[in-house]
Amino acid sequence: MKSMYPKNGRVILHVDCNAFFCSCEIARDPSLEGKAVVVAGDPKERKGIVLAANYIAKNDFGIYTTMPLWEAKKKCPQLVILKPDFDLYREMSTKVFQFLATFSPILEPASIDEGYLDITNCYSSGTPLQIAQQIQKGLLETLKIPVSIGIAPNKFLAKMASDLKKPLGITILRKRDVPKILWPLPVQAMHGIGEKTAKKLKSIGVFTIGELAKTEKGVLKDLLGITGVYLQERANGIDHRPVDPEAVLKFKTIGHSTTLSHNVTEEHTLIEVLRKLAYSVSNRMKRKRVVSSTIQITIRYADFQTVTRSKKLLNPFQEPEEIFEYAVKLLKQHWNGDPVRLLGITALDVLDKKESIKQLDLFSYEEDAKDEALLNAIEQLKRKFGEGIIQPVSELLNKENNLKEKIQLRYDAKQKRRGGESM
DNA sequence: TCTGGGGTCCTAGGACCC
DNA sequence: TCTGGGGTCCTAGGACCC
Repeated sequence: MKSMYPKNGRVILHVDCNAFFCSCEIARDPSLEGKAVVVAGDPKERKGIVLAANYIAKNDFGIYTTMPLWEAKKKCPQLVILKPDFDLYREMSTKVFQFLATFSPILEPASIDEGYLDITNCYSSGTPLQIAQQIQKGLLETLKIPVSIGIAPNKFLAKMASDLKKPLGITILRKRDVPKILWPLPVQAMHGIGEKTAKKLKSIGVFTIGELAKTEKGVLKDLLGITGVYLQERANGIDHRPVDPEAVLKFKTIGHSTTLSHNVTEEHTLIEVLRKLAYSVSNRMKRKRVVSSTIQITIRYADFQTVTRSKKLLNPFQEPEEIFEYAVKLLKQHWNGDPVRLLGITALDVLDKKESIKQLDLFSYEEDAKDEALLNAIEQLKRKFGEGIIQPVSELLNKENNLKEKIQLRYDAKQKRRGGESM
């Protein structure tokens, strides 16, 4: 095996789609090629910011993501402005990851437009550089999606590497290159360091990645908590996180939020917005076959002050009516009456529907339990754990394996009676 | 002419239990 | 008989990323 890395070292690729939303649009409509293109929200609905800009818009006109649209238009009057089409982007994203998966099964999507690929054991397909070239060429030719790729011994360095050359770059970043390549950069250039952290670091005289690398761990821990320790390790090129193909299955929240076209003070208007949001959240939960037991609402006031309020519920939910009901409850409890700019609903702690069976409450079974065995089992549990046994039964079931089976059967029967409307 | 919408991870205080 | 810590859950918020 010809590897440029030490024995037992890993080879990680970070594949980053360049100006992804715009690339998708241009792939669909090639007549846009060569023009300055942005994808942006509707200014009439107060969503007029640039979500993505292609490299012509970026390099020739100085347009960047989050720039207000009016400003982008001022910089480039002939700018092509497109409304976002998230279905298209999701579809293209799936195709990109399917293509990447043909190179290695150890693939971890990190967002809609980037992912990590562990190719340590893929030497039969060529050197890491050759594999990266095949990926870049393949995605450009088959999907018309340009990507930049970082090649490194870990995720952090691969991520930093893919950022160094855009668009259509391939960059190798060895650990020994870190002092020369990364250390001169300002700390904000590091993935994981934003404005606030940079300011804190500045306050102790740390301006560059190199200075961060040499700062004592204890000092960083006091300043930034455990995050400080990780950041210092990364500044030294150390990152032990595995590329985790399962991570994508472990998603934890599903939410929808919307900025209202004008600030709202009428409760009934807010409630109607919540209804729509509840249906969107429910739809996505059903599509992903998950339930959740914690609901959260987000209220952003006119002054941009944003509050979240959440409530953990006894039983997992998925239906729009349930989500709507609790969202309204939370709104009525916590809204202070001031004008509202944005509303959101998020399902926290989502879990696979199969898993959730364990957490149904016993009463729902008792109510329609026809067989004596189940009733007896429930009686036993009540004697053992107390009368008011309205609580998730997951722990109890671990102790009562025979009951688990009965409850499973009961649950299945119930699902059937409902006419299989569940997914 | 103000600042989208989707997420993840970490922190921290109080409740509650042992 | 005095004020104990450890562990976990719930809730809210902050920082960051694409």
